[in-house]
Amino acid sequence: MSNKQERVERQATIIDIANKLKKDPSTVSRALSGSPRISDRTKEEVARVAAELNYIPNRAAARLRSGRSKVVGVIVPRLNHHFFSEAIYGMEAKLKREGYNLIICQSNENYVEECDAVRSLLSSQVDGIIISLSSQTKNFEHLQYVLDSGVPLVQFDRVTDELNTPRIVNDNFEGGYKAVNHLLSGGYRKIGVLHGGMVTNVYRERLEGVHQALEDAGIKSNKALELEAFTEKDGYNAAKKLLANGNGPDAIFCCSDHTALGVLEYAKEANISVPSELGVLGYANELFTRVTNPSLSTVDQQCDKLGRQAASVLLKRLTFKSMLNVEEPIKSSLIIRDSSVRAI
Amino acid sequence: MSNKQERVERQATIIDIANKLKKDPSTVSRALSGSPRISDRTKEEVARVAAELNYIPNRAAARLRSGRSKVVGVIVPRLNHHFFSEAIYGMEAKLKREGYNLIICQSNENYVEECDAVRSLLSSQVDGIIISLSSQTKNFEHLQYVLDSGVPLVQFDRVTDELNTPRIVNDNFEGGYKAVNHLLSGGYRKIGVLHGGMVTNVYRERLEGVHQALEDAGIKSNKALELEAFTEKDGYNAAKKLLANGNGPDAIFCCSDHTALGVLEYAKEANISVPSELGVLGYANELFTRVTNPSLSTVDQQCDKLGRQAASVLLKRLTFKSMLNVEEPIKSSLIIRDSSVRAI
DNA sequence: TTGTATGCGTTATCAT
DNA sequence: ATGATAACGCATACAA
Repeated sequence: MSNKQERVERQATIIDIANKLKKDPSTVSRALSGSPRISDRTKEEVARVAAELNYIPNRAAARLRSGRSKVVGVIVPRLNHHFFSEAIYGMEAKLKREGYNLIICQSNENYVEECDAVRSLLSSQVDGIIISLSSQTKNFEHLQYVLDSGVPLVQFDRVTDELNTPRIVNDNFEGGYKAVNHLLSGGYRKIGVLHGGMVTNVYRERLEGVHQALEDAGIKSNKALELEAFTEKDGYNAAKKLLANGNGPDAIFCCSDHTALGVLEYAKEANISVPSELGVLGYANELFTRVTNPSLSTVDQQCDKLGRQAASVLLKRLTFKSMLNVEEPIKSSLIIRDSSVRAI
Repeated sequence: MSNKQERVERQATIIDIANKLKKDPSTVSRALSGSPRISDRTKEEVARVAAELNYIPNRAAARLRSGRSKVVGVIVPRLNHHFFSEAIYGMEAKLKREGYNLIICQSNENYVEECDAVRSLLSSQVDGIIISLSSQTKNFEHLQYVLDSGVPLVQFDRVTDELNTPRIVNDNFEGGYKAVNHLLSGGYRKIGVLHGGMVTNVYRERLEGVHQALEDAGIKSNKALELEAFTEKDGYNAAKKLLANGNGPDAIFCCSDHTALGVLEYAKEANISVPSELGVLGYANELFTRVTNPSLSTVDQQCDKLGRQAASVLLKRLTFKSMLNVEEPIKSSLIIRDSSVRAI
């Protein structure tokens, strides 16, 4: 237990450095920012004294004067979802190298909290904002306001095209397409779909991919086999509904791994053997999919790459004022495990 | 695609509000902060105009003047670990209600990056810092410096007692104790231990709990049954080493769920039946533990509660300057699933 | 109850 | 190549 006297020392400022060197604060400021108008000798001296005094620049002051804070705000629906924490991981890695910090907020899938987060980030004087929309968000004034204020905004994953911003997204259509295509080529014919509704872009696009895959295979999509299901419990119930009468699908594609988990649970309970009687496919490559029994085939979204790319696009805006909005969707890859491959 | 003209409007300031009301900015400032010296009428007017102008306070300016930024910094080893993202979830929930934002940094289990993060947070003028130490951190000057600068610091989970700060931790000793005790009372006798070394407090304490449980049961702990293993791969290899000669333990307690996963994998491969031939116990209640085959018994750490409590203690320091350092460890609870319970 | 004056630490614009 | 000065937006000590 340290009983060291807690001398609360004031943080050193450029003025302290200037006094010590008998120079002007503005000279020190220029030296620290590497201005070409300062002699190398002075720069070295300033650097030396700065290190001596353990000088740490005051970003609040810099922001106030220059308008740049070197802080980026991030808003996600939930922090404790693998997808988002991994995406943020990617962003942080990318932004840190450029000297930026991240302020992270969660909307809890709630429109009002999302608005609060926006205000809060603007209040903190962030240089830019990266957002993935809450599932409740249908009005975008709060985000248009961000743009109107001149703060660069980048959307990722859950996005709207009602805002003129870059959008970093997965190729969800392709993901849905490839998934169902895989089931079909494995001999499954009657494909059930547990989808996430038509509101959120990612779910809508996956479903469209599913339909396209069916169409391309000459199979008419059957609304009776499509149910909305988000959670594990939803998945369980939906599977029950689809499979209970003995005339159900021979495979189920789920728009989330959690839903797929519910399907696996019901199948086990109902003694429906996976994959021989029922193929199951999830979405997102959650950590647990590798260890379910049977292991769950799923679609990997490269979430950290998504995060890196979102950060990268924002950085371009911050440094070059680039206004390019065109970003290729990030490819998803099918991960084939046991739940979707029948023994031959 | 919105083609709306992007008029970049300056953010409204208290001066704008003051001008509109023909009052002084200081009056507006006081009204907004609810000073008792301002009439209710003025407060209402100010609030109305502030809303009209969509006034958002400038925290950079407030910080510069008052020393308070309403931003808290958090440093964790890795963001994409269930334990930490869940803990941060708890912190954010708690701090948001008091008007605080979170700046989140990761040290990547690296001492130098941890030092960088500290500097970066101080540079961002955070009001306080919550940290969980990187596994490489053995020197604490960077954190002592935080304290010396008068910035409140709270440690959680991975902590050192060389710093005079509050420490919010799990009762890891109890966790290890209860886990092994459970194995013993289930009839397992020869307990293998895959631990995390003696450096990090959490692993050391779990191991101490293990030893105490063995001692209380009159069993002499056997160093030959104790190996260090962090990752899934480590777990696999360690299990192989312990079990290959046929004279291994009849149960293995792992200091992490990932390690336990490796053990399960090896057992399956070696046709060792879990739990009948080998009991397995993990630690942390990772999401996947529920769905392994067999499902994995583990120790739940209430990570979000840990996060809330860390935030709560920091808040006390920030608002009341409270210096109480005494916090009860948070109890862990054993979650008994299939991997540690023999059929009767 | 409200107004006036000042300064937080930095940087941009002058000037020298 | 460097110095002097002002200003960013806000909060506070002091006046009135």
